[in-house]
Amino acid sequence: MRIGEVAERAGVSVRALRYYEEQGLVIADRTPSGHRRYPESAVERVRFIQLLYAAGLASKAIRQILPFLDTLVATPQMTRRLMDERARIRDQIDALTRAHDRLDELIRLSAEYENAPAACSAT
Amino acid sequence: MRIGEVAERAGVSVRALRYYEEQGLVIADRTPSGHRRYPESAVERVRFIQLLYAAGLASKAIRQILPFLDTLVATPQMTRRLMDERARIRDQIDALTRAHDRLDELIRLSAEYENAPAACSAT
DNA sequence: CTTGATCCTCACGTTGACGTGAGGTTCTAG
DNA sequence: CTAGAACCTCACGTCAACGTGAGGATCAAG
Repeated sequence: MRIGEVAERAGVSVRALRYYEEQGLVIADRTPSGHRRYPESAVERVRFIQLLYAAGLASKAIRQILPFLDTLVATPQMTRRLMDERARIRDQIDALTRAHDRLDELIRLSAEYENAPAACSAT
Repeated sequence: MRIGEVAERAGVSVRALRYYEEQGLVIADRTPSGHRRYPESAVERVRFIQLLYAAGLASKAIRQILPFLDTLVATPQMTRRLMDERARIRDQIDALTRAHDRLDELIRLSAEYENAPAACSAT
């Protein structure tokens, strides 16, 4: 599979795939002329990488987690990394929830204002 | 109130406060000699800014929202911005939740491995 | 055999929220 | 009155995940 097809099917740019390789997240064979060749599994792997990037993991953290996907052999470091990141994500969800609730309040207030522009202080 | 105290009480760096001023998020008086003077309310304001930054809002978005806090007068642009950001945050929470659940699976698998290292494939 | 699509490797540019000196002034406590 | 803490303004550095050409090789089709 060529890089363009992987990119399209995984929903990322060609440049991103080259970057992932540079970071050691995806390994690609090469044709004699130097073009990258990917296995089918690369598509799912890249989607998983995107999932983790979207959750704010750094490439370093992803690099520490990915080998587990391949081997299903977990070192203590991997397990700890997994749990650390899960905790970080939980914290992040909490922070986002707080912000969401706060924006909700403000939106209610602004709706109130729009329904009674001239008597806003009377509500 | 001087900048150092605001920084400590709001839990941010002095540099961050100067940056917020540069971005038009916090206004500070000046003493004749040029030192910044903040009102008490600055502490809460800065905490709110931090809440929004933590939720991934850009300073531009925060700048469009903050006037509402002061005046309680919402322009349609403010309301739209509030709702856009709320939606963005909801999406982000969803993405984080997906990643969290996925990590959960992996952690369960890795725990399984650690409990039966030699018979991992037999589980 | 040629042409247009796809691929390659540098390598610099981007964006945001600050960090980090440099070099100098002002405040405060003793 | 003096030392050290706190403040000031530049202004360049950082980090991450790519974007964006430049300049050139390779591939698939007619």
